[in-house]
Amino acid sequence: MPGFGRHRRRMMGQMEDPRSRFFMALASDQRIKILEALKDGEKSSGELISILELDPSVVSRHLTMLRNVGLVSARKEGVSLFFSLGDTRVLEIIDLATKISKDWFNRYQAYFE
Amino acid sequence: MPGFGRHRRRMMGQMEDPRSRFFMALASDQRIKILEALKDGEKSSGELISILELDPSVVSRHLTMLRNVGLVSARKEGVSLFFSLGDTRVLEIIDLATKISKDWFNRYQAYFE
DNA sequence: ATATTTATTGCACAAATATGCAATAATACA
DNA sequence: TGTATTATTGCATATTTGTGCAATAAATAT
Repeated sequence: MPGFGRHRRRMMGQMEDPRSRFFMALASDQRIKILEALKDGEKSSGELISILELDPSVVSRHLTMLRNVGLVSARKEGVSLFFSLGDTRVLEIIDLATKISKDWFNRYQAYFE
Repeated sequence: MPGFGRHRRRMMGQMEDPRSRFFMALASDQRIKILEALKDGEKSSGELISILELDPSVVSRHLTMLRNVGLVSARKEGVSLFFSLGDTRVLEIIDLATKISKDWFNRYQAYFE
């Protein structure tokens, strides 16, 4: 009975490291779109729903996820919410990720030229 | 038949943006452990398997995912592989993520003091 | 009080991910 | 040759995430 035994199947990746959750919040086209939309300043839920073209409940959940890791903050005004970046350092992270991805693509692409 | 009334059910998050894949590669305790282990220099698969305490096949898949986004590079020596960081800028990203998470936790924690 | 508008939650289902085991491939060595 | 070691792939299964619809909550206006 090698490893962990027949019935001791291991659980999935635990996400105990807060940074895993942090990166998970960024691992989504939709959530990156939200953050890039907020670069230009505060946006209402309605505007974000129009940008993403998703059900309001889905956008609400994406925003909750971003708020849970401190990437987005919200301001209440009547029934409505207005969102903005919770930490602008995320823009540096996205910028670095863009550069690394671009450089990697260029190196990779070179094999086909 | 809920979900098929008028609109076709939407597919899951698309991951068309290469940066989503990039962040997905970072969204894992195990893969962050790998990257932090490689900070100190090249490591063999065996060493990484010992660190993660996972099946060799699982570690191989984590490494493949990191290689696919350019975060890890590999050197072959006989039957063995030796891995190192593919782009050290990832250390800046992890450092920023650590700081943002830490600051957010401190602000959040303040509500309970 | 009722109606309206906006946000969230409960639920079901589709899709993606993580893991382990077994089988296979690839390389080195006796 | 054949054997041993390491890496990857194929498959099954558990877990997690993404999505939409319906119901509910919360705040405002009439």
